Amino acid sequence: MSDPPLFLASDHDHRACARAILAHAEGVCRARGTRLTVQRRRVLEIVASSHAAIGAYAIMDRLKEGGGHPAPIAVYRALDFLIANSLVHRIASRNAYIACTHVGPHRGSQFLICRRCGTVGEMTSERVWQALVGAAAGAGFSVVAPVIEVEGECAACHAATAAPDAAATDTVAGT
Amino acid sequence: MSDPPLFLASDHDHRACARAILAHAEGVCRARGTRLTVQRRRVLEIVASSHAAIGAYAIMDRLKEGGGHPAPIAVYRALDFLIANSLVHRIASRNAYIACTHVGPHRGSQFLICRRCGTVGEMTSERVWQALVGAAAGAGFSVVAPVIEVEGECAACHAATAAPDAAATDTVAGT
DNA sequence: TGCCTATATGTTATAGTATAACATGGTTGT
DNA sequence: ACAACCATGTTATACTATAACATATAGGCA
Repeated sequence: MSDPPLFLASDHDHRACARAILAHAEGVCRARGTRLTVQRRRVLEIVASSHAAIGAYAIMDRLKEGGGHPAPIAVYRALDFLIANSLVHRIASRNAYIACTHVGPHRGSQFLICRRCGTVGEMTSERVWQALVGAAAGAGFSVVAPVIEVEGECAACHAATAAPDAAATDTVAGT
Repeated sequence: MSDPPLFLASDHDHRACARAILAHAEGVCRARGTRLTVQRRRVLEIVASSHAAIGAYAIMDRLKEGGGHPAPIAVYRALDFLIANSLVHRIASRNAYIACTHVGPHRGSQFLICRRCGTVGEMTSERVWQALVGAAAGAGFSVVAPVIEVEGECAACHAATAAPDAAATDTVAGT
């Protein structure tokens, strides 16, 4: 309830988002004694540069723009670190990655992926978690690591579809 | 509630499962006027030969045992057909496929994947669906195609872990 | 029956995603 | 300075999936 909205307007100040993500990462690494190296930080910046999911090879291309010639493994190693520290999440259904934007401990986030603008919202509904664990328990199954990735339409794109003329430019999103 | 248990004992008569799956496929294709060709049928048989998910290239290897030398695309084409007819489901988090074992219309199945024996149970909890759609709606998001794949432990493997000596052979499963 | 068209399959090549294995370099604490 | 550990570089390769075009086969219809 006190979390920020999952989907921000396409004209929101994304630099503030990116800054917050990086600041959070600094804090997490300092607290845990892990190292947010230049390379890891750069990968996180790229992943955090948009609320849409980005693929590992696209990340690599962005790294190349900086003049280097990184191998895929370098990207995956950085992603492994970031994922292990819950700073990045993998979207299995897209083979892509997003920066974590939610606060508090991780217990089965639900990812809402807009089919139009590609924006991914990270939701942590307790009710969904309870329903899932409860239903699984009914089959004698104990949940360890749920993957919940929902394709659909965010409010802005849905509105744009219903009234294609109005606010058409609002569907561009991307950042 | 009237559905069969999601996870069957490892010594269940799997031939009956496979027969039921194939019979259902015949019925679906007859009703829709689509063709369950030899190749598609063979792929379905392979996928249905176990309650664990199987990868496309593993399916190809099994096809080769029959003397042919199929290309990957042949497997993917058969899988496309079977998935389009809801006879097979893709497990995105594993890049693998399972035969559909549930009755009734498909509306966001939840797949329970045992981390030990690999068995996948297909659950269709209305409560999970409602919780997910409701929570998403709270963020202005309309659900189209959820991917819910839960890693965890099935009852048999959980029991075996708690008491490793007892019923150790029961954890073999696979079929 | 024989052609026509849809659909299905064969064939070859390639795109896209991810990891293995081993060498080298940098940081930290002593 | 040294040792130990962690991070990165380098090269090669495994695994997953699709594109593009040729050929074949099944069923409907003249």
